[in-house]
Amino acid sequence: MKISDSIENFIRELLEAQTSVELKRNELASYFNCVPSQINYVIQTRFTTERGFLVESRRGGGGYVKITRVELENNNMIEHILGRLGNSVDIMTVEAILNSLYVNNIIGSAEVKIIMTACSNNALSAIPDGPVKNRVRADIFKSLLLLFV
Amino acid sequence: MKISDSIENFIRELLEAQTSVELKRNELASYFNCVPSQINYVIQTRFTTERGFLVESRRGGGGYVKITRVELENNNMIEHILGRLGNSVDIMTVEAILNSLYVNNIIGSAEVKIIMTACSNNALSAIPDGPVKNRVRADIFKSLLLLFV
DNA sequence: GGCGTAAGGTCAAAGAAAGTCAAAGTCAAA
DNA sequence: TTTGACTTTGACTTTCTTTGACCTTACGCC
Repeated sequence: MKISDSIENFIRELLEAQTSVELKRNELASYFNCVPSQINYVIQTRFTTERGFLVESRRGGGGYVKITRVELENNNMIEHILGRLGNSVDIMTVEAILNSLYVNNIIGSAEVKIIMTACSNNALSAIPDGPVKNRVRADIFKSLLLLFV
Repeated sequence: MKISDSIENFIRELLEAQTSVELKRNELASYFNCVPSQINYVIQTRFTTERGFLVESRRGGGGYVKITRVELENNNMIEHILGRLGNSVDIMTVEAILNSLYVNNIIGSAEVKIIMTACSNNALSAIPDGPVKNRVRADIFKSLLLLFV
């Protein structure tokens, strides 16, 4: 019921061992019993620049999809993230970014929790559905990240 | 007994064993033979931050509603504040409350800074002036205070 | 070069869940 | 008997996922 999440995890695990992976879109799709375009969906929603990934690909015979985890020097990792962030962000992206800050020991679990909470849909529930919500989320997120630079 | 009360009890019982539960809104609704939105009603009226609960959810395929319980200890100053706070608060009140929590050694200066930042007019500048801004501020403030109980 | 085939890419529709809002119902207290 | 707080309901909305038809690009061979 959440194939996309499984695919995401699968790729993330591959990326733990190496800094970049080369995938065959069709093979991966048939491994997960889904249509190939679902792989694109996962890549577009989960392996974005904002979250610190770089994607390259090639069509035709011998084609591939290559996903690279962008390595940053720890010192200005937050600055890099702030630079990549647009003025709108969804909660899943916030979560993914916080997770990567956490595994890199840039911020602790208490801080992750605080920032997640401040950015959560629940905390922002009084804002009517629409683009404003993700703008406010981005503002809060960026303001808080700035405290950790 | 009212259906809403039964649903509340059901969830409370689940939360006795664990500190958080993940529900399927539609499943729960059909289990109680009610419309799905009644689940929202129960959550909005019974599992509030004032009462020590945090709620997260996700829509779409594989969606869920997750409720987390925070232990409220009696005589806790934060609990008292949560009980007093309305659903709207201005930044000066936030500041005053944080100050009194700080001088009473309930939270540290780093936390004060984080909470102030998350509640600041700057972080909320995308919300047009009006009642919504102070409601959002209150929601964020209460959610964050809950983390320090 | 032109063609066949083997990739991957795009986009929009359909499906799956949860959220919102306001009308209608209940019921006790004034 | 009216009022008002609380509850129930359901039509409509928003968000996220899955699927499939069609498009583009790259090889390799003739």
